[in-house]
Amino acid sequence: MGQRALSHIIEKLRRAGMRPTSQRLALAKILFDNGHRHVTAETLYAEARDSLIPISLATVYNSLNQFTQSGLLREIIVDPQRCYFDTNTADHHHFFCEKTNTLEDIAVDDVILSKLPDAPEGKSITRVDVILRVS
Amino acid sequence: MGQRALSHIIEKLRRAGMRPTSQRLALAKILFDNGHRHVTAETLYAEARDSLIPISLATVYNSLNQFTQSGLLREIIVDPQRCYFDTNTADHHHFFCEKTNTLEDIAVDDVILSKLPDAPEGKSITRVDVILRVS
DNA sequence: ATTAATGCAAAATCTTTGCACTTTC
DNA sequence: GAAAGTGCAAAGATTTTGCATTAAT
Repeated sequence: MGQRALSHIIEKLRRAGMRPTSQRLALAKILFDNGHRHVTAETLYAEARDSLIPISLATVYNSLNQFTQSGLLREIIVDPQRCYFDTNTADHHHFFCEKTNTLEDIAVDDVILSKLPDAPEGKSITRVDVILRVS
Repeated sequence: MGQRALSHIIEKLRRAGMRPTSQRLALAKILFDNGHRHVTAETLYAEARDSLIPISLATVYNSLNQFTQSGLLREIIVDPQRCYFDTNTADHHHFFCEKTNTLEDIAVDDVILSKLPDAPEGKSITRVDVILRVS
């Protein structure tokens, strides 16, 4: 964790087909340089502004969508009010606290789905989400 | 299924602490009188208007929220774009097709969760959602 | 030089709210 | 006639888009 070489992040963006602009670098540093994170557009925007990074909310949205499209982030749908993004793109599940609007990862091994139905005729399962709502 | 006595629906609303107004009656008839349904505010509004029921979108939203609060409906969060409501309030799970934006119920017995983590300290699990995304 | 990215403001969605009017009890 | 519900339009919130400017290759 912590201060990795900037070149690492630049490579990560390049591999994903994105130019390493200063805004994207700054967001990537916040997102990927300190362990796994759950963010919304607004929390990431606030965090960037707090770090005196000059960026617009539109660019935060654009970047979150681009990161998600290229597999660097995963969108978590738990709240009808806003989108959450998870830097942990491996297969895993979530607690969602409805009081604090907070996500918490659940390791894939901590949930065993010993029976699942077949996908409807002609379709296939693209993702299995287990959400444990807590309060 | 089918044409139940109107008094049945009136009773249902009264038990839930709602006055049986003509708009609520009409929505309740659409929702509860023909087997289980998945609706959004817009689909329910369109269906009501198609049946020549005079109603506003605001009242559809109000009614969906009231029905949900009193346990007649269950909110399903699978799509960041809109809220879905399920007339099946029993414990069960869902397929969600990302192509057609369609929900399909999964009987509770068709999913076996043989291991679940404990809720975080001081919290308790209020609901377990399993969503199988398909396409 | 080309091409892509940024930022702003405006627009698009979905949902809620304020308030006058109407209906239910 | 009190209390609750309705409808409309306006407001909120989140997210996307159009377009001129700026930065990256």
